[in-house]
Amino acid sequence: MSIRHAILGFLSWKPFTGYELKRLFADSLSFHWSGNNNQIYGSLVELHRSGAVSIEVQQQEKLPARKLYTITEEGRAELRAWLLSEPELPAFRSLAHTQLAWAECLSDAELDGLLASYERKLADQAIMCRERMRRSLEETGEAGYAGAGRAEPRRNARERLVWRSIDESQVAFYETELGWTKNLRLRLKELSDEGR
Amino acid sequence: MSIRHAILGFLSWKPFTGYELKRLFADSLSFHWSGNNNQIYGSLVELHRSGAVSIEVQQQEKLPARKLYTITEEGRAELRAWLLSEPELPAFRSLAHTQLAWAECLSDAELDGLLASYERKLADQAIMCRERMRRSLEETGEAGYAGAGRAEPRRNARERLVWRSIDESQVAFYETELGWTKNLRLRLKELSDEGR
DNA sequence: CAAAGCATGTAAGCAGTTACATGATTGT
DNA sequence: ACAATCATGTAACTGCTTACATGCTTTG
Repeated sequence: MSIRHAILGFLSWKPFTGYELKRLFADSLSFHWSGNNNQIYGSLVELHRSGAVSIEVQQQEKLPARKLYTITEEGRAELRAWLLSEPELPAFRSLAHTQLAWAECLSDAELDGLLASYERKLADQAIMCRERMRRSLEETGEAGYAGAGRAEPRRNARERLVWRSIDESQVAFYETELGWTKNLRLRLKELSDEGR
Repeated sequence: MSIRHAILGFLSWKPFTGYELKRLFADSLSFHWSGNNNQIYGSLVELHRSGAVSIEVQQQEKLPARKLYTITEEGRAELRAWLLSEPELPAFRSLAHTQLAWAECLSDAELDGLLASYERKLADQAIMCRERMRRSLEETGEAGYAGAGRAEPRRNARERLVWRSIDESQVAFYETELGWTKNLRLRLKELSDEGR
């Protein structure tokens, strides 16, 4: 579970419950985990079993007990070790590219329809990301940019720069792919005009 | 299994054995499947069970029997239906970004080391991709560009354009991320120089 | 003689997903 | 009255991965 390290990361800020962690993942732009229950609650059990976190159970009158997880020294050591480990190559996957690859089975119009549909999705996504970033900036003010969806105040300029860059690279990704799609449509159109 | 459709795609060119399909996936730049046995052979069994492919067993004297898979009309219909279905958003995942997100646990030097290591990996990967594309061009000649690692001759200008664009977007992805990394290193350096 | 290629397959496991299950509280 | 928020957890599944298992042939 690679989400294990991301959870330790959040807990390095301050203690959280599973529910809160779930929110943090769901609200974030750049963490690719959906924050589903199985992963969060399962990882927390595992983290506790291996001594990376401690639990404080807070009984509540009517609601289920909150379990507040706090990172331990072992947990911090594990997090640091991971941060210092060799980074992996990033991955770019587009099933739409795979569809495109077999475009010979489609007519010019059908192929352009597929691309148009991809283009629309990308444009929507790019706008949504930009909007979320904008709102995040508004909430906290430029100097306090926390990263889209993450409410914890960033502690210094270095961290703000890093989080902001990460979010920007995410938006840039969609925008680059959008540009690529537009360009391909254009070039395909030129080609079919030539052939006439 | 989304690889199912990619296999149908290859079989739409001509019949292949499992072994050959495995090669096609392993050699390709832009298909993200590793082409491991379990997936290929498993999918082929499944495709046959559902009537999308037919099998011709060719006994060989010393080697194990070759099973040559041919796409059926049902298979072609399934492929076309998938090609016309709504494309999904592409995905960009970088665990390195997650490492970066918790950079507060690292010193300036350690953070720069992480970025330097990421940068090197990306540069190597970009060079490797470019090289593979170049070799693929050499083999087949500009006009016949088949897509890196895929030996089937492309049938017309439209398909060549699409395949080439797909490979280029893959390389551009690594190069964009490389540029992003360099830029972030630079901006972090400026920041730490300011603070002095 | 070792490595790579040809050719099939299986076992075990990891990471991630959706959907289900329960149930009180607060806001529209 | 309905939806959203708080709060925990489980079941079943998909997609993909590495490694194992067998065994012959060709190339360096």
